[in-house]
Amino acid sequence: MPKSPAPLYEQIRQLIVAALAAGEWRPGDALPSEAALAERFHASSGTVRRALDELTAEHLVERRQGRGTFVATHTAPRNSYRFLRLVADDGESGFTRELLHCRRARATAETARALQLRTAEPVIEVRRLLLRRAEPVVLDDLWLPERHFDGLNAAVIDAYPGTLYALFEERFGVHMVRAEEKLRAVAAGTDAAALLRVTAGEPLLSVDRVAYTYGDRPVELRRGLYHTQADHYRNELN
Amino acid sequence: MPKSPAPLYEQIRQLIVAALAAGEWRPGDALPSEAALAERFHASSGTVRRALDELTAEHLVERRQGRGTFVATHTAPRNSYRFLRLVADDGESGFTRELLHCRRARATAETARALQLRTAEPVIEVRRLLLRRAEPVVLDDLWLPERHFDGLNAAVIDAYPGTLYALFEERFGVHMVRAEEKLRAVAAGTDAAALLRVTAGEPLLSVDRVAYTYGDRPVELRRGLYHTQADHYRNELN
DNA sequence: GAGTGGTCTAGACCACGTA
DNA sequence: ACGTGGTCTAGACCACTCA
Repeated sequence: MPKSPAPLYEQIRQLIVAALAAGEWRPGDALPSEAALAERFHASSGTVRRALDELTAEHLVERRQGRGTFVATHTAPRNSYRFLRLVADDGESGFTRELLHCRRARATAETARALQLRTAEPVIEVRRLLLRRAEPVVLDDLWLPERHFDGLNAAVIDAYPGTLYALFEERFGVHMVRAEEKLRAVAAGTDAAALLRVTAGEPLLSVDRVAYTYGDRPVELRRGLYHTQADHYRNELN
Repeated sequence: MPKSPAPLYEQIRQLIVAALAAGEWRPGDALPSEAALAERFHASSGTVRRALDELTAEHLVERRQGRGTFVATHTAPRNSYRFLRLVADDGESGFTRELLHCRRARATAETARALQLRTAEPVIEVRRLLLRRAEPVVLDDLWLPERHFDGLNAAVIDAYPGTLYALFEERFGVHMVRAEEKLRAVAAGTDAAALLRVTAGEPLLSVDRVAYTYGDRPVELRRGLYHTQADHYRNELN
């Protein structure tokens, strides 16, 4: 409970986020100009600018001089694999994808907790591989609440040319804003070992991710196993 | 080569960083007020404020309303283990330390490249353990250019109550600003296994870090092995 | 040329910490 | 009471994009 009311730029920031969550502007769309937003929110353009600067830092919008302010989108080429920190030791960063399955399931207690669902609520379960130069390097398992991704199936995924997050955004209106990851070193189980073409027991980097959409609502649980023989997870600390 | 000159707030930011690097204000010290800096740099206070806001975002300074602007320091309690992302699964984040050795050595080709030294230049090599509830969870190996850390030895480290980065800052005037890490899953070798009390071959999280001081100058190479049985490496993606 | 965001200024007023 | 940073405003001018 804040003692004093939030500053005006913060209130405006929250109003814009609410409008984004409500779909008033879709990813890729232009927002109104600073001056128009200033009139709408009864504030000066400097205050609106401050709100938009915060949203830019959060990667919710992108501003381009002379063009306007646009809702950030995972469909932009510069945003593909935005949340995947795995890069080859030689710098290469492209992948090919191979879908293993996509099926309906029931949320386990753990999945339900992460996604703020009730246990046994319907979810969609996806398993896929990412390969670099025909070598599998990532085995991903995803769980998605079915109520946000109704109609998602293997055919839809296979037909889509971009990343999963671009697909979620374009077809289901779910834009991923941020994510939290927990990393561990684990020994490969027999099934993962076979799929990643390593021997069972070999060390793999386990990456548990919860991804959030507007308003900090969790909408994806993902468990990745990364083969870090010739790749590494790159991180910057500030 | 920038076509147009950098904006004034950026020039001022760089001048302040240069002053920090030159030691004009030491960690924990107060910087001059906005008004004083505005006069010094012949700019408006709004422009100086913008420069200081950027430095705040980079964690180079901290601003406190009513008090002033202060040079960030690793000796502040809230900054201890600022670059260590390992947390226990139950949330606990404290450690005890155990120094294993601290000795002079010569830079290997790899160390020299990371620290921008010549091969065989003198470095100081440190090995230590971090323990949680008497259980070892981190084995760290550090390499430091001797010319920045002359006089560092086991007695100095053992006598110091704070973190290594606080020690480096207080005793050697080297403030770590940011770091880059490369993470991998590896199998424990016999020596690491013994020190971390695991069986050889067990998966460990390998964390290679290069830490930088003001002006992006690399001053520490660190290789950590994390036992991620009851701990995980926490990361936020934006 | 019109419209957009980016920079820079000057100044008012508020909130906080110290004395 | 005073000095600090935090918020908010109004407006000038510049840089870029597109028709």
